[in-house]
Amino acid sequence: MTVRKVRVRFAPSPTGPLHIGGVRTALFNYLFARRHGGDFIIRIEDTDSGRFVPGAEEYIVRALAWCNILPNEGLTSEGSVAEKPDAKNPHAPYRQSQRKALYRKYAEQLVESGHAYYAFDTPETLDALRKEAETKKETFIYNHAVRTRLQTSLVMPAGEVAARLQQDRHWVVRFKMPESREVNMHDLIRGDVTVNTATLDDKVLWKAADGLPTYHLANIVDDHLMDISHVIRGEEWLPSLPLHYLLYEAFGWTDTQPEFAHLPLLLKPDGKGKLSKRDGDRLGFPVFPLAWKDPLSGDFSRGYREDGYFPEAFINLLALLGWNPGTEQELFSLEELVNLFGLDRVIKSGAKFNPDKAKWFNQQVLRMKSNEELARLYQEELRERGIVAADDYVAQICGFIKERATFVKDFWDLSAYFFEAPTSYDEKAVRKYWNSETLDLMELLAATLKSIEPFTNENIEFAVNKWIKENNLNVGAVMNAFRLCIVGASKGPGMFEIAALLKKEEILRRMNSVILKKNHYICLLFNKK
RNA sequence: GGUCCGUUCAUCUAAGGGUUAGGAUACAAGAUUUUCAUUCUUGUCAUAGGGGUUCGAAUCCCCUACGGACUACCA
Repeated sequence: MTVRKVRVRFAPSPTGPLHIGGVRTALFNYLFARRHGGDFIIRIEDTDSGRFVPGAEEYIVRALAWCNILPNEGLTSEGSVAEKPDAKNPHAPYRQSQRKALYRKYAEQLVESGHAYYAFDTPETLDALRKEAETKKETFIYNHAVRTRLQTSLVMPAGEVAARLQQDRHWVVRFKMPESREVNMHDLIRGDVTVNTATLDDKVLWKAADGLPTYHLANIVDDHLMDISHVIRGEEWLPSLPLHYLLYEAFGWTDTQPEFAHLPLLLKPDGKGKLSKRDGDRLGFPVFPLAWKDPLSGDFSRGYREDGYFPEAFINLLALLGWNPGTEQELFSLEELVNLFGLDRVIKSGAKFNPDKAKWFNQQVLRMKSNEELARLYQEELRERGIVAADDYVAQICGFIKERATFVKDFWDLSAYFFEAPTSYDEKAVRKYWNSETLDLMELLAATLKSIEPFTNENIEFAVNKWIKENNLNVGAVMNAFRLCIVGASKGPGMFEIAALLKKEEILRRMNSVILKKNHYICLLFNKK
């Protein structure tokens, strides 16, 4: 085996936002490159001018940057791309539209070597042929059986071909697929695959109408020119692998032909088929890393980032869709993934996407974050709510609630009472923990609390427990009612911790508001009973 | 229709011929707790079907079924 530098590329088409399947493909390429000390390149395959969507390219780069999937060549995370080759970008440009001039000669090279030919059929002619075949319940295939009957350079006199190339703006270069040949291919994930060319068609490689190549030509030419060593892409490309093999052969590039790995598809969580944008809307989970507003239709799609996912969690769950390290470890940092990743452990079968597990990953990542980091994130929301709070106060709160949350956006519901006195009280909890004697009990508790100095977690715990014991009270009855006064609901961390953090003055204020007003509980209690 | 790829609990998956088929999510029950959550324990649940090969098959081969991708002058 010759030692060849690993160079992989992620080559999206800017026809819309990148969905999670695309992100996973990018991730696997990235991990593979870094695992082998190679290059990870982003190349934009924008050879279909008709499907160009403004903002899509920028979206792709931003989405990958959010995931920390950073290319070391090609489109950078800043979104800029070299127009000409330089030291950092030796294979520039990286947008196929900017490489336009380059492809024609490769197409013509194939015509000259007899591997391709010019075809002059109009789209109308082809449509008519397709319809005709359809009525006969057949499938129209543009191949050896029909190409000699159509308008091609294969059957025209050289002079006419030259003339048509001059006048006609709609000719194309088609690959001359061998009539019947076994093509033996190798896939790093699927092993050996053999296909007979008899079932394949003469694919268009280059179009005169816009002067651009189709995917197949551009892809092979650029992978060759960019010295790509491994092509890691979605399974939907497997059927065109024979064509790609044949193209490498026709160009005489088989010695540097990259190795191929076709990744399994991401499927719908329910039912059948591959995951699509609509599934997210239908089942209530994002299929895109970042939210996206379609500039043409105005349609809005939510994103993982906006839904509150951490990029680490998002990457973690994607990595485990179709790959595993063979151990029972499920939580990984990006660096750990880099060290463990290998194509040999990529699964062959498609994976149904499971939104439930996505939440679990986020929960795990969230609780591994430091209180300070969470506080910084939570402060953003607090500011929006017009709440000013000290960082260390918020950090302590984060410490109390982080095991109860899945997202930072859950924090407010879990901790609003640290910032505002409750204005309503959970009905069920009142019914369960409040009775006609509770009010008197709370008055006594308030008196006990008032005498505690300093008002620390330990002191409160000691004093309250002592008071409970001396008066032979029921711990649950006292604590749950106390919680109701302070929190307004039956939830949250230990009451002594809450009390210490909220400080004596605020605790007494909340208790007094209940004791003096009496209304909330009394009404609820007696009306509902 | 044709070609190719695939098929282990509901879901993600482990098990490179010999295990009571393992883990995780979800779900359920119990324990712990001043509440909620956490945590812990436990439970339900799978080799698509049929043939071979073999002492022995989830694993190798064949057939069937099912699923998926592709079948554009899209990528």
